[in-house]
Amino acid sequence: MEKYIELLKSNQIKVTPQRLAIVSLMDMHGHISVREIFDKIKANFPSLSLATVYKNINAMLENNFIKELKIVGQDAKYELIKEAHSHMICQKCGKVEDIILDTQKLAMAAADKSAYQIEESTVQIFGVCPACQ
Amino acid sequence: MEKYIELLKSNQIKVTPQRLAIVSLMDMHGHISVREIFDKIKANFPSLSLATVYKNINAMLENNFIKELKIVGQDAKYELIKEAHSHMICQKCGKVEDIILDTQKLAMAAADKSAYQIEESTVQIFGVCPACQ
DNA sequence: TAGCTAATGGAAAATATTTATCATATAAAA
DNA sequence: TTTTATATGATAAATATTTTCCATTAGCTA
Repeated sequence: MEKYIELLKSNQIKVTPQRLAIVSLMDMHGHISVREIFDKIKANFPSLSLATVYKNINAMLENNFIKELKIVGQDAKYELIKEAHSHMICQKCGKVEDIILDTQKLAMAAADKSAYQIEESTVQIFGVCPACQ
Repeated sequence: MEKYIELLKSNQIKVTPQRLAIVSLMDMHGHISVREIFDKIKANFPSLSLATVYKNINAMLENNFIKELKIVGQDAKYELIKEAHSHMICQKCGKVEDIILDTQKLAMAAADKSAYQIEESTVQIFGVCPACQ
């Protein structure tokens, strides 16, 4: 829990139980939608308001320590910013998992072919997870 | 125009002026949102209804000849299904362009690391396009 | 711990998105 | 052509999403 307190403090945003709940849920769960955040936290914390979730998600996006993740067929999800990684998505159960892949060569190839000034890349791999096979 | 007629016919969906407009716009424009489709076509075709656009987008998704594309910070977009490709997205002007990249190695690496049965992958490269630099 | 500032909750309102309804029009097969 | 099944348009309605308001509560600094 201490690390979540530090995370909030280092971003100059007040430490509240609601924010700790959101941040720790994101860290545990990995990728989670506004609706899921609200429902899961509300179970243990009935006074939580959806407005609070939205306000905090927005604040965290602005402070740049979470990022939005869009996946075809799913609601927008949010995750803590951490080491660069790609996502594996199960087409059966919808699960999203992190995977570290080397995307350097891909980015270089894109730079060569395109004349874009490359900033970052997003890789999503769709398939069927071991549990669903 | 003939090729769009063929595309619709080969998918057992009736050829209507509205559908031809949608399909040809998608082909020209590459990636386009429901709202953009509606606004652009409506300019030359004032009787077009938004409901018609939705119904057709849904029918085309079901018939599997268009696909949805989600990009952080943008509305959902749709494109005709064609040769596998990745997307370059300009962070300044929002433009989306196709680019052919070799994603084979990445998919293989993902398969090795994950035990997923890989079906497909989505690669989005974000950067600044030549015109915006 | 007192005081200031910001966060929260609860509700409503504002937006946005998507679907349903149904009378009319039209594509395509006979 | 005529017929039939389907698509369209216009609107309303249903959903979904996000923001606003403001009184109350609670972090946090001094």
